[in-house]
Amino acid sequence: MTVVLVGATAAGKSSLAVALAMRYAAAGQRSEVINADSMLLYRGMDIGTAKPSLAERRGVPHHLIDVLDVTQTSTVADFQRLARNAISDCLVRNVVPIVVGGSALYVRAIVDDFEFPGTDPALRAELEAELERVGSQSLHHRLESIDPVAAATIEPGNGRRIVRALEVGMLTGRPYSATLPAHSYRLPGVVQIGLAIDRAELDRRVAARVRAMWQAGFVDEVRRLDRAGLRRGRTASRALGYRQVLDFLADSISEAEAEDQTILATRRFARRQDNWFRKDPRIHWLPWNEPELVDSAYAVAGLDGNGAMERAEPSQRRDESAVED
RNA sequence: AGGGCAAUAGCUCAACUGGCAGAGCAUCGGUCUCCAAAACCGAAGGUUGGGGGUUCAAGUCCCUCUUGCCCUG
Repeated sequence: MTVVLVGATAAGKSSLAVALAMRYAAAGQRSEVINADSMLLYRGMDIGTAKPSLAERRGVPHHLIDVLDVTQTSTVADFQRLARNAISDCLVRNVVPIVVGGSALYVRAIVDDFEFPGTDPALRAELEAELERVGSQSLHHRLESIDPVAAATIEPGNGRRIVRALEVGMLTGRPYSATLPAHSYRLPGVVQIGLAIDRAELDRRVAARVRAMWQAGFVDEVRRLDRAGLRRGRTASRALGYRQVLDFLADSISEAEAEDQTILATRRFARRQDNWFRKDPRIHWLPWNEPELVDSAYAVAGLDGNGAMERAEPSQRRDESAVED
């Protein structure tokens, strides 16, 4: 049995995960949390990522948090390996893994049949330099001649994906498959639970959260990380809020602008997450503010008091749960 | 009170001497197999502050009112 908690940022996944783990504990079943959130991997990125504190974790072991330095580049493939190992490790110890994530690609990379073709840093660097030099249109033409199928699905403006497609083609000699795999679990007993939250409420929560981050000393945190090389970090420097505060520290925008832009960027991100999760028909949606949320999640997760599998309740239609409030 | 300047999309602003009202951001929708809190694509959005006038034609010129800013008292 593997439980996966998904949903937009600020919907309350982290606290539900801990509450669910406590609920398992009360039933005599051990469980541990596995992070599937790209930015929680980084040490020192605490306030801006709303990383659950040790107190908030309430003794429940959390995996894949604070495993990277901000200067290190995180990739889905690396994460996939780490996360799958962590899950197998839990299962071997008879511990229920509770995967909690807002990075949809990361979640799918661990629960579905994803195989990432390899990468070659030198080749990648070369292609990126070329992208810089000749532009994405020109690289896209090249992709058309090598791999017309991939070129047809990747837009000419998306330099990043074009570079990757060329890299895979040159490295493996095989066409780059630019389509996502089917929605089918590679492990038995996976249950995905989504926290449904309507946009108006989500927007309010995002704004409140960002303001609270500023109150909590977020700018100082970024200043500290800047000295530790955050600006050089390929992945970490792009994180919501961190990027904006780095701009402020470089004097290109004001602090107030950094705060406002962080709120806006987080909203847009939440919508993209929504978009991505909504398409996965396997997710059982629960309203974020349901009074007995933990019990519902526990029931959906399918483990009753005797440790027997229960049939999960039919997922609520998203729109229905969204209009409540 | 007098003089000057401004008013155009939700916001910030474009539109050469009168000639089809546009862009960035926000909003909405979409794409996604190694940077994914990334990268990218599309759509909608307007009685140009109100009213009148000149003109084949007015965001643009004239009159007037309203609102805001600046200067002088």
